Amino acid sequence: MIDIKLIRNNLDYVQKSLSKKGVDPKKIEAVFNLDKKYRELLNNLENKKAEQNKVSSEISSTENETLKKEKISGLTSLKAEIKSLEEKTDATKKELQTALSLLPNLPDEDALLGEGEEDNKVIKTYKDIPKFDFDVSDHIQIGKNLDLIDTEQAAKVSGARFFYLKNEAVLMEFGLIQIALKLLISEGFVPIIPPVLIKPDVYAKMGRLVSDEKEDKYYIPKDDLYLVGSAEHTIGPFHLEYTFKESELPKRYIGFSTSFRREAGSHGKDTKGILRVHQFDKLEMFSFCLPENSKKEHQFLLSLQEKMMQMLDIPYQVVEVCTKDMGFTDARQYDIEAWIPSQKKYRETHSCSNTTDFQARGINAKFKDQKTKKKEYVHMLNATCFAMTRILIAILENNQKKDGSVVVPEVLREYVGKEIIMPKKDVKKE
RNA sequence: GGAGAGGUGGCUGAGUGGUCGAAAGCGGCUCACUGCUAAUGAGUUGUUCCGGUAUUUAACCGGAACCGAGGGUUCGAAUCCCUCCCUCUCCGCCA
Repeated sequence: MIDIKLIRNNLDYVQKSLSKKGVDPKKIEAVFNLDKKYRELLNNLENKKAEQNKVSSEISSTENETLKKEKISGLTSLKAEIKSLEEKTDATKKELQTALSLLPNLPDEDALLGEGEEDNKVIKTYKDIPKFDFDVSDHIQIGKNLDLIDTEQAAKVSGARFFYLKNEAVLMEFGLIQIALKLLISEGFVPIIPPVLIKPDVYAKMGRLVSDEKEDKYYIPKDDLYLVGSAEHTIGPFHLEYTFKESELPKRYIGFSTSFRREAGSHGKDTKGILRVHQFDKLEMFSFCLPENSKKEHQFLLSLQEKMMQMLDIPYQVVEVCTKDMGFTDARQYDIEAWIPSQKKYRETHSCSNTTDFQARGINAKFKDQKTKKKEYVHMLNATCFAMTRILIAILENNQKKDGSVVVPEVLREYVGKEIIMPKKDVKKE
């Protein structure tokens, strides 16, 4: 959530800033006006309450019974007035909060300006695009031939966009978890496994229940709970209503959870295989840090993502995401895209976001400033470590050989127990 | 799921309708004293919001709200009533 005071005191600035994200300035002005109206009502209400409190305390110290009764009856009408005014004030407050919660985070001053995905900028490329002297297979084919992925059976059991992962693919996933944990624990990250169900109000506080995003979430009405789309969603609120000591920061987590996405609105897109699925496992990095350090922290998380991609030796590019393409909660965002040989293009496997104080204000995560002794909001950042399905696709496709086998990346060999995964004899390459 | 107990300030823990924002203790902070990583004494010590004054200062004054959450009763609620959530104990079930 944006700081209402920022809109109150710098309407122009917020309008200019959010127009970079495509927000209509009128929406911000509407919030400004609602805030003004709310504060007027609130002032009025509080004055009336003050009067009520004053007379009430007089009543308690009055011995004279008739005088007492007089004062009590005098308050009856005020009471009704307060009630109706309170209703008006509450309604306006709610309206204000709703309107405010629909505004995305302000983009960083240095964020890349752009109108959409096409304006995102490649800022770095790792490794040349690999050349294959044979017709490459896609991950679906490889998954079938090596008996690693089964989407057909999953479709019967759970529907489209589900999958079974088998054999070496499973070992690779657990291996990826091991190498990531090893590296990140050595960097001071705290391993964490969060809940995958989350209450609606907390989800909203994380800025993840805005209308269009909401549609992508699984919801369980009977228990009024959502399934998380990422470990991020429940790792953040681990520090709900929490005040950090300055010495605790930065506080970094490496979380593992299954992620659930309805993929509403993406029908017909990437329907084959496991690129876009309803359920997948993901390792996610999450940082809480001092405001002045969040830019540095953002780069740090990106550098770790790159480090792990390089450990796997997968060709990738780093993309700076432009203002109109970045996430609702983000001030600045990078994506890492891995080369997918079968599609002859880079596809997103990671994202890395600095949400500044936007989510922190929502969940009320603060720190106590040593110098001023005041509480300020921390900055919160999230970054993909490994989205298992997509990283597996990248590994399988980039390491395939002419004979249909797949070479296991060196760092994963001790976990997979072999250097190369051969096609199963009873499966023919189609 | 059944039966019972309970949720109060950083912590422990009083408080069952009227100066209770809340006793007491611990902790924290400030000062004094002690020549020593401490003892003692005195004082101080919650958060959020609104308004005003002041401003290179993150201060002061006034007000409102907060005793798990949300409603209700009342002139007035931490205290009474209702709903929900959570924690603990016992039983049942279960990985």
